[in-house]
Amino acid sequence: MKKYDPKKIEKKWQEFWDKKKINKTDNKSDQPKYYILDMFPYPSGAGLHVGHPKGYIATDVVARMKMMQGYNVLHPMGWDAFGLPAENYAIANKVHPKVATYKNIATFKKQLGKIGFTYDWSREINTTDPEYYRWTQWTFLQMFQKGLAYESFEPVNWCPVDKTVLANEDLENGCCERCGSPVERRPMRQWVLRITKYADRMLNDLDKLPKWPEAIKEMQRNWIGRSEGAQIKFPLAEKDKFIEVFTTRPDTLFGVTYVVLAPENKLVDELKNKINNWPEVEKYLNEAKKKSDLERTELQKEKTGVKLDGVFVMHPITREKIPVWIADYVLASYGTGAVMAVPAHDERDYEFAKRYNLPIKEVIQPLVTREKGEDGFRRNIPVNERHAVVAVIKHWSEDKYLGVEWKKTGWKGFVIGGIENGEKAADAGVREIVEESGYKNVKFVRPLGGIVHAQFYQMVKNHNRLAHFEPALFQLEDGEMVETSDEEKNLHEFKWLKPEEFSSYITHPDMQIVWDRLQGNYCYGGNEKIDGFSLDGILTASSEFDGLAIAEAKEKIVAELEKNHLGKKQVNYKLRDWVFSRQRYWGEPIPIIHCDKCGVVAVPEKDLPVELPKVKNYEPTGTGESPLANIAKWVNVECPKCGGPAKRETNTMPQWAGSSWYYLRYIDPKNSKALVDKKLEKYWSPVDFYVGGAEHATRHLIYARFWHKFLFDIGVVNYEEPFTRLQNVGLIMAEDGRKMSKRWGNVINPDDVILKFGADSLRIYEMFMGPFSQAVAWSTNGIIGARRFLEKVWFMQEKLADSFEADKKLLNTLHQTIKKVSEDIEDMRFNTAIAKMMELANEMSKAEKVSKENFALFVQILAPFAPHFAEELWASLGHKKSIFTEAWPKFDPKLAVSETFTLAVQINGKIRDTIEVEAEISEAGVKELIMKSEKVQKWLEGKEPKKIIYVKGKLVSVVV
RNA sequence: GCCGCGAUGGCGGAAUUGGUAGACGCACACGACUCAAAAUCGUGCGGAGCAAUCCAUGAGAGUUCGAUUCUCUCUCGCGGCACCA
Repeated sequence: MKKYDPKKIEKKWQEFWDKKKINKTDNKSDQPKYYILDMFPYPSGAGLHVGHPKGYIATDVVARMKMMQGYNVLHPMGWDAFGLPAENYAIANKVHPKVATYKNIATFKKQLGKIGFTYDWSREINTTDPEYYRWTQWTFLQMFQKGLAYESFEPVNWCPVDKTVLANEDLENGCCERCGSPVERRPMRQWVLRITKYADRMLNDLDKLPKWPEAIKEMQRNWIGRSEGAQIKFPLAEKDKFIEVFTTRPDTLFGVTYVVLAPENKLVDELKNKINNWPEVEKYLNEAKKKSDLERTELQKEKTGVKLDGVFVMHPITREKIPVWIADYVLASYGTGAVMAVPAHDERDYEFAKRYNLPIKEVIQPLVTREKGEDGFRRNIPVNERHAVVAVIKHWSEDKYLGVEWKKTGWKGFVIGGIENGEKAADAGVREIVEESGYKNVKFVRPLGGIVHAQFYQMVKNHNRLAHFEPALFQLEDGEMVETSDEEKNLHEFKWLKPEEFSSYITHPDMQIVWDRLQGNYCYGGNEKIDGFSLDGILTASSEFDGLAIAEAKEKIVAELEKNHLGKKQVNYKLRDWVFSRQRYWGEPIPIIHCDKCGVVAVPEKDLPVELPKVKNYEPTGTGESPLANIAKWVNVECPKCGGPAKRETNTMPQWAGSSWYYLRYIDPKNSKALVDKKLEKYWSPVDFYVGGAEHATRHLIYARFWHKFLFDIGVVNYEEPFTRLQNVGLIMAEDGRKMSKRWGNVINPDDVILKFGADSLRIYEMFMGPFSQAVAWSTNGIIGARRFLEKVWFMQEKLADSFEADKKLLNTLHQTIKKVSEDIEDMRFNTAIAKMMELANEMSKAEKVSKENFALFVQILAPFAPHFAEELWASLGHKKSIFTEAWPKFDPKLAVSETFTLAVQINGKIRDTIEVEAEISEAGVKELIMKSEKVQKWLEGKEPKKIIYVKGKLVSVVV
């Protein structure tokens, strides 16, 4: 028996697959198609580390199984090769980025080749190839013609180190995702894609993607951040001039006590000559401008702002005068860049109002409904209304408050007492405190805000109660008490609690609101659900809208505004339009020409691609122009419209451009007439399975879905969603638990692993490490197990025998394994698939001889994981053709079921015995059998079983 | 702060309509082979106990004949978002 020598075997079979074109994908087939895709890599100078191939191995395993199952499989690979690292390398080393990029690609390709993938390299694509980016530019022009690509002059994120503009998606905590420096806000001309026009479709279509991870969809929903509300106009003194605000809470309109503009809001400048304190305002504007986004968010605890002295708006309904402020807690980029401030019902406005002593006007009284539990509000039974005082009682000498627990219900809160007709809350409080608690010398201190409503089911009286609580603070003068009735004593339990203990003592949110007021917090948002309760509100101090609940008030108030053309319903998104230009060299040139006479003109389609010219210096200019601006020969062109002198756009596209549609180009990579041929697109689309890192959830996967929907709208593709099924790969961490990085010196190169253990061991190990989507640390020890497993299978060749009746148990395991491996590969549970094959190997290697047929079946299901290894064994079994042209084994359901099983016997829920029994044993048989067991008799202690529960094929439980 | 996910031996992990917790692999210990070592093979391997047995799936409670699995509360860890009005 020759040794298992992966080095020899792997090279041999890789060459064989090449020669026999095993991996070549035909565009025509009678078989069903299966398109499985990896997120293509950025070919960095560092080469691959062992983390990169994890996802590729997984798709390769699936691809190989699907091939064997009779699918026409498309499994391509390419390069996302534009981007900053290559450019920065070029700047440092004076090498053209193209040269460095192609060198890196060669390295990557060589490394990938060693792992034995099924990639069809005749379909390789490269986003930096002019024949590829011709179509990236072409799509941009289509967007431009549809008004989806436009020039904007708004302030944008500027990275001072990389000297380029960045999209929101390129930021991490207000810092450049690449270099980590804080970004500045700079008003600059730039190209922007109107992705917000697709926001609703992108949001709604997430529901059509059942095979995407729920977490990713949720991230996208949050990123899109749809919110429904109203746009409301607050008239300025000047006729037909307004401050327009966006709000999700038009119901709080009567609570507006001031209006705030973002410092960047253009109105500030327009109002300049009306502002009496301009120097002060200007100073604030300058300070705000200097602050980076990071500083702005870091300083979020302390809100700042300046009043625009002399400027007022009119309330759109009451016509009252309302002061106007500027403050940088209002974002210029969201909504209208202005808000109506309602300090009584918005945390941020509340904070600001407190700091600057602005009026706080309550217009929503809390309404707490108990939804769950015994005191849950019952629908359709009568409601009984009642006024009551909620008495917060302070200790006579210590800093403690009196907590009350209702013994029957477990409610914890304050002393509550009914207010009789004509009685004042203060008097009712004093009376109730004495009655309930016995404390005799009570003094009313002050009310704690307005009414809090609560609805719940009153168990004792058997009706719904709508309570109108009037919270108030009382103080005991001393500890003197009167005797309370026995009845009262049995109702409550009293406890003196420190303020910090009180919050967790309280069981109901209505009482929490009262407690918060004592702490000085009078802000109430409402419209929430918290476990078992729903928080709503009832309008007050809102003229004819008084008494309405929040939802109804929103409708009615917006309707009222609409009558006067001062407001309308409005939907806003957190998602911003996609800032699409970069002031750098190594990207697709934006195919636009600027003509003095004709303005912004599209490069005619026949002139595409607009190729990147050679430059001497790749250094970014820092002026907002790319290095391309310095090449007069390239920049100066004739206007395609009028023939006059014109200049090319010098900004380039972001790295995300090319990756937004690359999966389409694999279908038809060499087409010079179209982005993709329609027939081929129809055959291969959509991508059936897409595997890659979760870090792309709100970038690549948002952009690609947008790009695809646009291509759908212009008829290039025939499906609305590009990726039917999505799966995330978990990172492979270094052995020290950190990320693999040059910086830490903990990078493991797959080449070294392959040299020592072989590619098949690497493949098996990476699939065996743990659940596929979970991050795991690399373990060099761990890979030994994979190699040992292969060795074990290898040496089984020594005991192969021709047909004979194999052991039933072994056959049983074999067919169970075929079943499990097939299912597990489909569901990306590679680790358990391999574990099961290891069990099979352990069992088989213990047998004296193994039949060739059974061994062949094993080799076939192992083949997707260890393809070179399997081919070698397959050939030594006497086969001439590749194992991957063979049909995937089917398990025999009869053989997959065993004849006996181990019956577990429980007595009172604890396992007391196990008995090996026939699979088809009857329930009566089981009961009879277990009574014979000594152990059962011992635990029964002579008693009769109360109940016997039999779970077929598993266990029997005896209750004594 | 908000949203999502997770916590099981020395380690990676397994266990789905709630039914024998720790499959499989690594590490470790002992034995066989060997002059010796490596490799390989065999045995053991959650904790306590001589044993019967008891305890154990982040902590606490609940439902159940039976809970790693379901419900509630809490702690810790990871990921995302973060003044979005």
